[in-house]
Amino acid sequence: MSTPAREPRSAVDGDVVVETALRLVEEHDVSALTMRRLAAELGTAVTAIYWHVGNRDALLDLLVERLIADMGTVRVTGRTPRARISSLLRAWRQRLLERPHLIAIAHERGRTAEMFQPMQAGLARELAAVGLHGEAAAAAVRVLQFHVVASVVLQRTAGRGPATNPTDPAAWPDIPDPDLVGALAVPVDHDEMFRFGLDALLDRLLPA
Amino acid sequence: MSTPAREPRSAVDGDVVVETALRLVEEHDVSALTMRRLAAELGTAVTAIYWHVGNRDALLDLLVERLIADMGTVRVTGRTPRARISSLLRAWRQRLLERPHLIAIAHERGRTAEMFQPMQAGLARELAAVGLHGEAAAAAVRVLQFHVVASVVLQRTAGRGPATNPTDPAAWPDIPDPDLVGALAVPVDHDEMFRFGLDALLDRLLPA
DNA sequence: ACCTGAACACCGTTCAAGT
DNA sequence: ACCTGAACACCGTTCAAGT
Repeated sequence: MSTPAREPRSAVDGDVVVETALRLVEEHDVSALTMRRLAAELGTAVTAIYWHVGNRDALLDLLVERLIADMGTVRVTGRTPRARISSLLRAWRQRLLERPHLIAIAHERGRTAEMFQPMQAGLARELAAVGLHGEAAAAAVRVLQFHVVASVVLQRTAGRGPATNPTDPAAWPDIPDPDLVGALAVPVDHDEMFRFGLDALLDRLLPA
Repeated sequence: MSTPAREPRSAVDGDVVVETALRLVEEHDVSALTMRRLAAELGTAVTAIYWHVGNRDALLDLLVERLIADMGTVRVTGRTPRARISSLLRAWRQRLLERPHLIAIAHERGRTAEMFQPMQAGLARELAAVGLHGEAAAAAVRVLQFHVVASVVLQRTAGRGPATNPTDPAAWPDIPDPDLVGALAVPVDHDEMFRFGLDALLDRLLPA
């Protein structure tokens, strides 16, 4: 005889709008999120969406909000501080790579900082363990976050387009080093590039 | 009595279409480049553009082509190889920052590699001077190019949006270091971040 | 060879009208 | 409080028709 705490009265509410929009974006692309397509997916008139979420712009903000809320902490492994920092950043990179379309939206709307708040907190803890505080720690957080974001953004956009177009070696009269030209023709290994840059940065940032 | 080599017979041709499109994109945004607006700017019917350049997608390709053709070499200063490499990369970063919208288009279309061909050539020359060849040189070229592109892409997208939203320090219970939180609240200095990362990478890449 | 206008299938958004 | 349909001002693109 107990009734559910809240009887839904309408067919759709703000939450299912956001969830459906999220699905459209993650499965396809931000361009797949049109008000008409969303309405079709929800089985309502287009204009019903406007009542719940305002407009498309506000809906994108809600998606970002949801993404930020989902960004919990991350498992860290390793015994030395350097290993732990490296593990932390690699895990974050991995997590971001799983939601490329959403993080692109967040990034375009200037919400990266918020999105990274948990990562910054974890990083701050590890940096404190090696004696970095205040401005020095902030600079380190920024440089490392830059590296993670850059890696993800570049890998994401490189995934689209005509296979990154590794330039025709024959059309390179300016570089008189055939081995170099040949090596540049093979596809980029983003994982390795990330690790290389990360190691270089940690060498600089962490006290010996 | 001499006639010009070629008498233009039509009001518009492919070149003025591309030039006008270029202007629209550089002055505003890629979203300002609509076929109808372009036609208005040219004083023709919308459909005339289709005769000259195909469609919007092909037009974007032509813009990228033009950008790539414009990417000549760059003045390099400094006496040590390291100083010269650093100068080269800073100059390229500067050049890219001057045309943010266009490089964004090129990047989204997977044409970054072509765009950077002259930079890669200059870089190869300098790397050869310090004894780097073949695969090692290619890896260095890639890592350094990654750093330049990343810096430009992030700075560009950070320029839009609500001032990058430096997170409210009061909402940071997770970081028990008020100086760090305060330091993270001031806006990012992209120039400094670029130089810091560049120095770290060069330390790793160049032989002592 | 070059350009036009009409038409089609899409967008986001507003608004008066319904329950 | 919640939803609808019609309407408006935009898109890119096609196509038959004009010169």
